[in-house]
Amino acid sequence: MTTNSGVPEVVVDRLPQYLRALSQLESSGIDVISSQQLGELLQVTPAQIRKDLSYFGRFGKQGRGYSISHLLGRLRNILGLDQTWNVAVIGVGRLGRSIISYPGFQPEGFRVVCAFDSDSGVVGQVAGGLTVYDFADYAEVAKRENVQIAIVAVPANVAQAVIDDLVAAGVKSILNYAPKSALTPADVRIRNVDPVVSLQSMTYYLSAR
Amino acid sequence: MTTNSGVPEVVVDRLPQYLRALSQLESSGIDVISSQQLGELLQVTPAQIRKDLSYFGRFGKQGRGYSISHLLGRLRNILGLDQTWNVAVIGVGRLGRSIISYPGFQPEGFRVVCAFDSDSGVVGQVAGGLTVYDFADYAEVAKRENVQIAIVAVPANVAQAVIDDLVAAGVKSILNYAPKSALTPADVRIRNVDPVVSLQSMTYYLSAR
DNA sequence: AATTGATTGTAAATAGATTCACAAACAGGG
DNA sequence: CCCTGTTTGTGAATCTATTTACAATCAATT
Ligand SMILES: NC(=O)c1ccc[n+]([C@@H]2O[C@H](COP(=O)([O-])OP(=O)(O)OC[C@H]3O[C@@H](n4cnc5c(N)ncnc54)[C@H](O)[C@@H]3O)[C@@H](O)[C@H]2O)c1
Ligand SMILES: NC(=O)c1ccc[n+]([C@@H]2O[C@H](COP(=O)([O-])OP(=O)(O)OC[C@H]3O[C@@H](n4cnc5c(N)ncnc54)[C@H](O)[C@@H]3O)[C@@H](O)[C@H]2O)c1
Repeated sequence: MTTNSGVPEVVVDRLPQYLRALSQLESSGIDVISSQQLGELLQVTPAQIRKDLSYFGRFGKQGRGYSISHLLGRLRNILGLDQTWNVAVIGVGRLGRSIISYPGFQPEGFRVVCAFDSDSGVVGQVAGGLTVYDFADYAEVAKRENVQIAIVAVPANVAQAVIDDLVAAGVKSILNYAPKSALTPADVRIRNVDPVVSLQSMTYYLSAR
Repeated sequence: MTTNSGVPEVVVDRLPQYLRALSQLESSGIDVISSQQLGELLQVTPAQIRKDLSYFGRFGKQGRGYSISHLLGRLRNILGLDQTWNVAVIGVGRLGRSIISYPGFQPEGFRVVCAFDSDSGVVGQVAGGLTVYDFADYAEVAKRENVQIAIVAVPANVAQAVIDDLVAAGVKSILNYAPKSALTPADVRIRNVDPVVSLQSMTYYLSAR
């Protein structure tokens, strides 16, 4: 699947891995790395790293390798991470609250700017410093707050309906925590975070066969 | 990558999706489905579903489709989900606690049977009904409790060390929540749950290009 | 300034995954 | 009991991804 321009989706999905490894290398003081070394670190062949990067340009130097800070900058730019992204959380229950106060998003440029629920007992409350809006007002609030990404943390049985509403409101990227694989139009990107699915594929290999 | 027997890893990774969709169909009272219909529901081609299933046997009937309850049984068996799996959680901080009390594991046959931390302020506490053990005693306790799967919820900077210890103790399946891609031997399966990585690949498509 | 050793970027080859396409099988009429 | 309309299971074809292999390039050294 290339889906968009000429870059295969698998390649785009590997870039954040490279980014993370390079970040760590940078903060440990190293400033040049070869595809060989990076590959060892990530369990990926050096050729794959070079080929992946070659979709976007020529970032290395023959005989030396890649300047980590330079490559980091380029990867951030390619992935659109040289800007801040505004995120909305839908569903302010146990999970929604922990997402709102998860400190891992902010440093990576993702800012939770508003939260929504449909329960009148929750709407109007303050959670993690954010006032909870009525999900019925999503389109209006999201526009005002300039939201580009929605995180869905509602019960599975309403997930599809919520996602339909989000799509109708123009959202193009959704991170879905509900254990439900939801349907979206081809131009809307959805990623599922589901630990049970991950466990279920590992047990295949654990089972005697 | 086939990694083990003749079944490609991508195929195994799709089975839990099929399982989940079929479960929902079953509870909504339907009892037969064609690859065509299931494919529409999951945004997958019917041929792919049929080919995936054909790695494991012949579960359908020409002219009719698949008996949902029968196929569910077969998929559960193939994935090793007709047994209960004992899980250990490593790192009893904010995340570790929510994992321990997450109600989504139990119904799918994953039981969190013990929890570990290295902080003496946490060891001995009770969290979600479980006494927290010292991670130094992992091998012993895990053996006694018959643990087959470990969930890692420790800070990124200690994740590799913790995972090395788990591997040394004989763990073959790890679900890692730390934002760190860790190295493991080829016979140890690791899956990462990382919402930031998912977001970072979506922003690629959001960015003007 | 030539030589060495390392490493990139990529074209071509290989391997792997998906889709096509159709014979075989089955249920439900008539 | 024989059509008719479906839908499976799967070999072959196609498409996609990965790996190989090497010329081009660069820094360091003599
Ligand atoms: N993927 C994961 O790691 C993970 C972890 C925990 C929970 N979950 C899932 O996340 C979801 C939420 O879990 P939770 O424990 O927070 O549940 P919860 O019941 O505590 O919270 C759900 C919230 O969604 C709200 N809600 C319901 N319908 C809504 C609608 N139509 N619009 C807006 N808000 C609505 C409810 O009012 C409630 O506040 C569940 O689907 C659960 O299975 C996933
Ligand atoms: N993937 C996700 O969705 C997600 C969400 C939240 C947090 N996280 C990550 O999960 C990890 C934990 O987050 P948290 O908020 O619970 O942090 P936390 O600080 O609250 O908890 C971490 C716990 O790990 C324990 N620990 C430290 N070193 C240990 C060791 N060597 N052995 C055993 N236990 C040890 C600490 O004592 C602490 O109790 C972090 O890496 C965080 O980035 C991931």
